[in-house]
Order: sequence, then C-alpha cells, then structure tokens
Amino acid sequence: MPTIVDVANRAGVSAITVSRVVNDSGPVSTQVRARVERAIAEIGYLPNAVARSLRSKRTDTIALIVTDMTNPFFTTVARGAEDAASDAGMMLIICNSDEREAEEVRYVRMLVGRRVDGILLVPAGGGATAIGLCRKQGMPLVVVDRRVPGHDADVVRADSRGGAFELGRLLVSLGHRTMAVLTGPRAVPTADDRVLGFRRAVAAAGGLRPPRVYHGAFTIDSGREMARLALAARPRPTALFAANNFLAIGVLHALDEMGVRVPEDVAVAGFDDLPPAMVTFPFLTVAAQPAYEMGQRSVALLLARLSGGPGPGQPYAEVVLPTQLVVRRSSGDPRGALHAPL
Amino acid sequence: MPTIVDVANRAGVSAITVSRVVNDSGPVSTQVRARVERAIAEIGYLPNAVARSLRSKRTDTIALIVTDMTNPFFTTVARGAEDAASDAGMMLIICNSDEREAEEVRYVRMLVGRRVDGILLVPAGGGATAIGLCRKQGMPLVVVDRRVPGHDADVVRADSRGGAFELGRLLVSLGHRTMAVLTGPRAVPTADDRVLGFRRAVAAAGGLRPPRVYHGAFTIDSGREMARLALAARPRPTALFAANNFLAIGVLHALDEMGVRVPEDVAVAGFDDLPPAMVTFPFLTVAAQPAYEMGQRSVALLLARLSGGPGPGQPYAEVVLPTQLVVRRSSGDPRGALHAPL
DNA sequence: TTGTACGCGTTATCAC
DNA sequence: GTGATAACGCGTACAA
Repeated sequence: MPTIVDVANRAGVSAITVSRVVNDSGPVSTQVRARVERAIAEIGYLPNAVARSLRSKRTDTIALIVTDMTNPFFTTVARGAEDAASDAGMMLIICNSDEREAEEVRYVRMLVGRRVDGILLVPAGGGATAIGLCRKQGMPLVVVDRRVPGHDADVVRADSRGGAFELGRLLVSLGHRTMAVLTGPRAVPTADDRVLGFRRAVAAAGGLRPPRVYHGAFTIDSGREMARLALAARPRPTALFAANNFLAIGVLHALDEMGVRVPEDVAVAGFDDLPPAMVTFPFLTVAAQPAYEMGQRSVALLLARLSGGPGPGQPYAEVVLPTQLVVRRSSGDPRGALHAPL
Repeated sequence: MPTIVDVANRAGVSAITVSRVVNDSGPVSTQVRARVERAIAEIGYLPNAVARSLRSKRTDTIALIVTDMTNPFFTTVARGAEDAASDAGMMLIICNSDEREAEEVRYVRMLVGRRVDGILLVPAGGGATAIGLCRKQGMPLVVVDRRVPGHDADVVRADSRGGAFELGRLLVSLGHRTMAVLTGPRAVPTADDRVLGFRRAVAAAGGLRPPRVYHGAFTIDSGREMARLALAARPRPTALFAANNFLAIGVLHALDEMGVRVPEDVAVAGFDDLPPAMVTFPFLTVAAQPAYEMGQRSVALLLARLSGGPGPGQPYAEVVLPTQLVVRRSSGDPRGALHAPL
C-alpha cells in the first residue's frame, strides 16, 4: 500500500508537501499541487489514518455500547447516532454487551486501547465499573437510555417515569382496578422507573390496590413466563403493563397460548414502540421513546464535551426526552375517542 | 494517558521489558514481571492499539457495510458476524450505505484509510465500484447476501432462487393461477433471483400465465404502492409474492387499508423471516434466510483469506446457504397439513 | 535475562 | 513556497 513518501518521490517533492496538499494545510504553488494530485491519483494513495491518529491523538471514531443490538429500539438509537456522527465526519463502532457487565468492561477496555474519541454507553446493570474506568482513563462518556444512580455522568434518556405514569393513568381511566407490572432486572434504572411511574398513576387514582410487580429479564421468554405468573394470581389482573417491547411481545404470545383474548379478557400496554416497518398489524398500546433522537442527542452531547476542552468543564448534563403515548387496540376500547388510526 | 515508557520508568526497567510482559513475548524474570505488573496496575496503563497497529500493520478490526441496519435481517447478520469476530479477537465496525453506491464507496475509502483488516460488503446495486476499489487497494473482501455478476469476489449468500421457487410451488399447489411478484431495484441480484425462482416454479407447473412483476425499492412504502398497482391489474391476482420482509409488511398494510382480507381474498408470501422476538402474531409465510449463520460464515471466510497468505491464493469461493420454507396463515389453508405451530 | 537502535507513516516546528 | 528534523508509542532485530 503506497505511502506519502511514494507520492512525494513520484511527484518530485518532499513528504510534507504532499501532506499539505492532502490536508489543505499550508501554502502550495498551483503547479506543485497539480503534480502531487496527479501522483496521488496515479498510485491510488489513501492517507494512513493509523499513523495520522498516532500523531494527532484523535481517531475520529466514537463507540456505542448497547445491551442488545437485535432490539429495534437500540437499532434506531444506533441509526440516529450514526447519522449524527457521520455528519460530524466521525465513524461509529457498535458493540453488544448482551446485558453483561463483564462484556461491557471488556469492550470499554478495548475501546480505550484503540483510543476512540469517546464512548456512548447503555449500561448493563449499574454500569459502575465501566463508568469508573472511563473516568479514570479520561475517556469522554455519555450514558444513554439509563439513569445513573450517582448522577456522575452525562446522560441522555427518555422520561420512563412520565411515560409509565401516562400508561397507568390510561388503564385506570379504562376502569381497570387490578393490574400487574412486568419489568426487567432490579438493578436497571429504567426497569425501576417504569414501575415507579405506573405505581404513582395507580396511587393517584386513589382507592385502588397497588399493582403486583414482577421482575425478570428484558426478553421475550421472560415476558411469557411473567405473564403466566401474573394471570395465576388472585384476584386476577385485568390489565398488564410490560416495561419493554420484548416483554410485551412475550406477554402477547403467552396470552395467545393460554387462549386469553386481548383486549377483551385482559388489556395490555407496553414501553418502546416497534418501528412501523417491523409490524404486520399495529396493535400494542405503548409509551414510545424517541429512539432516533436519543441517538442524535447523545452524539451531540459527546461532541460538545470533546470540543469544550478536556476536563470536566461544566457539571454533568442530563437530557430527558418525553415519551409519546400511542393508544392502539391492545389496551381496550377507550369509549371510541382515543383510537389511533391504523 | 500513560505510555509504555511511563510504566518502564516506574518499574525501573526498559520499555521493551514492559512490552514483553504485556504481550508475553520473550523471557522476563519473575521478580521483574511482578514489578512491571504492579506498575501497570498502579498507573492504569492500557497499551496504545494505534501505535501497535502502525507497527504490526494489523488493526484486528473488520468492517461490515450493510444497506440498512434497521432491517432485522441485517441486524441478525451483523450479530452473527460480531460473535464470530469477537471469538477471533477482532472488533466489528458496522456501516450503513442506505442502498446508495456513493455512500458505499465513501465508506470503503474511509475503511481502507483506517486500515481495517478486511471488509464484509452487502453491495448496494452492483457494487462494482466498491469491489474494484478493494481489489485495487489489496483490501480483503467478502461479499454478503448478494451475488456478484462477474463472480470476481468471495461471496456468502442464501439461495434466493431456490427459496423463491419453493414459495412459488407452494402457491401453485394451493391453486393460484394468477400471481404477482413485488421485488426490489432491477440492478440488485437478490431482487432478480427471487423473481427468477418464482417464475420457474410457475412455469414448471405448466399452463399458468407468467406472474406480473413489479420493481421498486426494498421498503415498506414501496411494498404498499406496488400492492395497490398489482391489485388494480386485470385479471386480478389471487396471490402476491413480496421479495423481502419490508415489502411484505407494506403489502399487508396496503391490503388492510383496502379492506382486502388475507388470506381469504388474496394470499401473501414473503422473503426473509422476521425474528420471533419482533412479531406480535406470526402470520407471514416466508422463505427464511439463515441470517445469523450468513454473518458467521462471512467472517470465517474472511479470516481464512487473511491467514491464507495475501495474494488471490485460491479462486473465489461462493458459499450458498439454503433457505427454509415457513408456512403460516398468510398463504392460505394448505388443506391443514403444513400449518406451522404458532 | 535485559537493553539499544531503528522504523512503522504522518505532521508540527522551525529553517531556508 | 518548500524542505529537513523530530516526535507520536510500540515492537522487531540484534547485542550484551
């Protein structure tokens, strides 16, 4: 693979002159510039970004660590992040932690070693180790989607509590008095926040029994399993709230298997919308998170930190984006008024 | 950020000794090793992969360029590729071409500049420019999912013709005599192959009119639009074959909007399955591609090329994986026999 | 067992 | 307007 010296020899100039032409830094006479450009084209020279990075200490690369890139929510976040990064002339590396802290830490280590310019992290569990590692290594970091207990990092997330509150209020207004919440692992803030928001809505209604809460994983299998548990309880709930999209799908599968009709027998509401392109028949009532925008905003915040000088600078920022209530058939008939068009 | 020299100073040894400890290359006395390891831990040293790559000419990184990472098919391919890469100690960079050749070429240029060890490419359109660029730059390349017209590259793909043939045969066996095929852009081999396979099945049945063919984009909107066109034709088709998952979903939406029942009024079959985790009610009859395995195999082939010495070595390989026919409700009742369980 | 010299490809600094 | 020199952080080749 040709180097800058090869180009220089062919054009009869020095390496630094080629560098000036390539980067448009410093003065070069028109004739020399032409000669250099021709040489570049002839031998197909492409500057070596590795060498460049070694000098500049910038890789123009940022990384996004998600817990599951199979989840369309994270795919959409990634897409938003990539578009924003691309606009800024940066590449985006996507990594999967599989909701495992060990994997997450392994990736952070690799990424720091590769000297990416910054990391966007959807923390598995608390994420404390990974966050501490970035902090110690001076690696710019933005936490995405999940609140950080100690608030000791920049965060971009959606309003989980608010969204869950709205869903709770909706179900209450539809007359449900016995409900259950199916959520993710205990340590995950989004899992807890959605429970909290829902609980508040129920409490605000007054006189209702607090919803029973089930903890599991954010997976379809876990949703199926928890749905069976929930329906076995007495008094049997008339509405289920699934705290993420995969859980909701698992719930629907379980109910289908059990011959329970939705929404006639049991109403269902979920968190995270599924992209329209992925759904044969829009059916689920959800609190939709602005996934694409979350990706964009995360990159924007990270870039701001990068250019805003090194150190901590300002205190940590927390960007909280609103969710959107989308009412469909799964929550039952709201007296005909709120129906979203198919 | 500390360097190898910092560690060396702190441990009272030379840089190369630290290098030997870190890479376990060459002999180091137990005591020195201990001193060095302590120094590494104390100052939190992480080897600089950029400098390492500059010397070794390897980045331990490969890239995957897909046309749309929002599509669950490609997400699954990516997941398979990432797992395989991770097992081999490599990182995977994912890029979106958005089915645009200009973007694709831009990414190839960036990736060659960054000296990734190899590229997995789902070509947008013919992909001729990108493939030529890789060839010229000596960048190892594996083409994924799409056949390459001149066969001048390693390829891993599914058997589009075979899968489409099976779907065609199924619909014929269900009694359909007037059918339409909705596919992607003309230049895309998968789009053409699926038409071809379907056509052959119809021709093989004998005495049937050849299916009408519509070309569009591999998007939900295009599927909706082509479905409307197809149903306006006379004689009106009784079965539609959508050559990709997004197209199929667009078709279902259009039919729903038009009040056409599936499968009672019109049967529908598609290509590419949707992951179970993403589907509220499994409904579509499809030829499913082994997406995860395609990702794995692509990486395996690339790694084989990397270790199998530089030059062309052997002639180009073509790995063709079989699709799987999954019969569900959308294709109509096959006399009760073939129904897949929900 | 440990260390010295050098080069990977690029660019910042300073000179001409 | 152009070029020589050095340095980024690491690992190979060769000594000691």
